[in-house]
Amino acid sequence: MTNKSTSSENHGLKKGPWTPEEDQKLVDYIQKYGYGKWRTLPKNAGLKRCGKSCRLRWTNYLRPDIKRGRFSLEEEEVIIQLHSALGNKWSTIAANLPGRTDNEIKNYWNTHIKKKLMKMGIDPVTHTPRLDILQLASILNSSLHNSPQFNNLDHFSLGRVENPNHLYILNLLTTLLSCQNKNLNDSNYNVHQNQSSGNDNNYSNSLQQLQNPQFKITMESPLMKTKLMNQIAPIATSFSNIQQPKSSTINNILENQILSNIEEMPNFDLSSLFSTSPSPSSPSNLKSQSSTTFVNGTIEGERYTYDNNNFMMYNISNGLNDSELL
DNA sequence: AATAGCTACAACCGCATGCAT
DNA sequence: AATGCATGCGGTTGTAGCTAT
Repeated sequence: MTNKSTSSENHGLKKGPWTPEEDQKLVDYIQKYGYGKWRTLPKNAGLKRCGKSCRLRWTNYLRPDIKRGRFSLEEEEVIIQLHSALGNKWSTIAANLPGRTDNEIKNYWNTHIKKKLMKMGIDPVTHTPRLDILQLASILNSSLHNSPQFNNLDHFSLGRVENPNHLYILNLLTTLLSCQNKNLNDSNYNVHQNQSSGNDNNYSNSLQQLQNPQFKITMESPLMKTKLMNQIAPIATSFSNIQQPKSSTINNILENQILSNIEEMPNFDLSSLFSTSPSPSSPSNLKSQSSTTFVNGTIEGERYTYDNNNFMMYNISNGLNDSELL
């Protein structure tokens, strides 16, 4: 093709997986003469490989100090933290993980961590909450706000949602809603609990906050939390329970409102919601918010993670799996 | 049991960088 | 300064093995 030197170099040279015999030749040679001078090494070692292939095989696989086996949780956390600060600087990240190669870390990032972060609602590029989910939050907020059923929280419930795409949206949004309802850590939670003087006032205050377009909800009391969560839980359940008798009127209203809200949003690409590909890179000012510290724990049996800004991010499960992210 | 689809990861490719001449 | 070589880096691809149907 365009690289003439490469094509002539590769003439008669083997490509593809290494055989145990080739590995042995390479190891024997390096143990005897050391590594380096990769261009001449394969010829001297009796290998029909290019130098590049030999170097890669040695550094990524045959090197004696390579660490084998699955990545530990600690290693995973180091990778996430370093990636949030460094980006795709795999070799620099690898330098902080003894025995792990840049290639291995890169593969692990692409096959495991990236998906994990996506499911947690974190943009794996910027390490900030996914923009598409934040947009969805405002859609749900607007939809709920315009729903007559929402005016009476005690009787607010949904039946079956027919459209799988809408189901996915609603599922995401419900999770986010519950996430936002719990966006407090334990210490703040206790402070608020002690300071609260009247639950009913807090209840109405929180309802107002629930309806505000910024979608910022702070829970002031355990009672308030319980009340609201009791309303949200059946919604989540109804989304994943296809046997539940449908309440088409309510669903149609809500689905139509969601769709019309989506259509009114400028520059909103609905298709991006049904893909597992990363959301578009956010502006560089978001990238400057580096060094995320993750703290893991459990609330009500759910695994959670929150960063050093106390933004709590729930694992988006609710029966969702990748195949539903069409 | 067959096979289609998916996942994980080794290996490759092209480009960038650093250094010697 | 220009050139060529050696090596490093990050994105991408190919495929073995696993899982679901």
